[in-house]
Amino acid sequence: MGRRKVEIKRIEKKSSRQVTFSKRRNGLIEKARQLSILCESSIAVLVVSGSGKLYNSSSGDNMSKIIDRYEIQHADEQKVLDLEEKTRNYLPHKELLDIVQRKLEEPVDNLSVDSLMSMEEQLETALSVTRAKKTELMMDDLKSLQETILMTFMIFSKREKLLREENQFLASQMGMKTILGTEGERGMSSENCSGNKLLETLSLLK
Amino acid sequence: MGRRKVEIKRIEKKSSRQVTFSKRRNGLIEKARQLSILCESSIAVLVVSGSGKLYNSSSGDNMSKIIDRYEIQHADEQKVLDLEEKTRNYLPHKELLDIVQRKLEEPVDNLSVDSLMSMEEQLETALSVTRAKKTELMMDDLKSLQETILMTFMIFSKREKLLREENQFLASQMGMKTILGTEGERGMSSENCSGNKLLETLSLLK
DNA sequence: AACTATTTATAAGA
DNA sequence: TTCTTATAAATAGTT
Repeated sequence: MGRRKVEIKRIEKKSSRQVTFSKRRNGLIEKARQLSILCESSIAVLVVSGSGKLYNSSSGDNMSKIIDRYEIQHADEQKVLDLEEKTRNYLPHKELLDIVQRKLEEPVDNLSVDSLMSMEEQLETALSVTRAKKTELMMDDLKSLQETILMTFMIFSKREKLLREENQFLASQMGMKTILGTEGERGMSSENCSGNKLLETLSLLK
Repeated sequence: MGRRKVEIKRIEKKSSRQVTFSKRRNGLIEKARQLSILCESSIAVLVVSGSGKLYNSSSGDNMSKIIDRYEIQHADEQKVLDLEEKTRNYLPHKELLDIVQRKLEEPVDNLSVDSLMSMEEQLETALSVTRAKKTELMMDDLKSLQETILMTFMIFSKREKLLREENQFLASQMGMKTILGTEGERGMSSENCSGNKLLETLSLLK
């Protein structure tokens, strides 16, 4: 319905595509409005442009109500349809867990303090990158992260146990007590614990 | 676009309304499809008839993804609406951070393997509680978790360093090499430096 | 469900 | 971007 017939396929020229997008998007939303009124129905239209911008309209009921209606209807179905996406989301975290697992299986002397420090540094970088971003994350990400925390605790506690055991062994060979072992008096005072300041800073940021 | 112009107002005659609903609904969905293809965009159309029947179509991405996109955009509005639930979700993570903080301030010899195990157990419980929930979580929660990971690494690496130092000290006193010490030739080569991958993964988390 | 007279949407041009 | 207008497309009323 224009000067000439157009084939329904991607418009290559960006400017034309943009103009058409704007015109047809308005047309679509107007059609939705009309249908809603003419036939007493509720209609939601969600349009995500190629560049990711979202346009939406709802008529009849409000958007949330219409979406709720959809989600109720598709509660089960959705699980199946989203499977692919879920898998896609899961992979990076699975990778993370794999890495952690590999670490766990590595001989303990492969993990030097230096490499831990470097890892720490990298995590700090990752954290600041993360902070800068404003995107939100879904529940699956959360789950994976919690798993990561758990794994981290497990790895470290396992490695720490080995170190403590070696300490105890060495100490017993020398007939002395361990300094930092389970018996020691000299704990980490809060003042020489430089991590504290960072921790405070980190919690304040939240 | 028919035999005569129609006013946009509820069609009183039920049979006509039903016919129009069907025709225009199809038209609307076809328009959505075309727009999606012509302009490389993702479009969701949800139609709830007067009698409550649901019709929907999505083009480009699948319905869930488009709805997710909407819900992310409207997270702020939703935050206000869901405040109560959000608070409920947030608390456990704050608690987790608090535990970590308290641990850090503890003298190091108070941190036995047993207490780590118990912490692990607690984390497992927290994880299963979280799994049971189907709600989604926002960025703030993610940040807290990432901070928790970072903090965990820091705490452990610091404590590990102390243990290694003691090991070295003990070993040197005995004129022997450490078993698990830092001297190993098998340091973290760039190929087995999984920290890098970890970093990549974390940045991917956005 | 088809048909078609008409209205409406919109592609291309200004 | 906005307006104009020729033409394609949608659809109201009819069969």
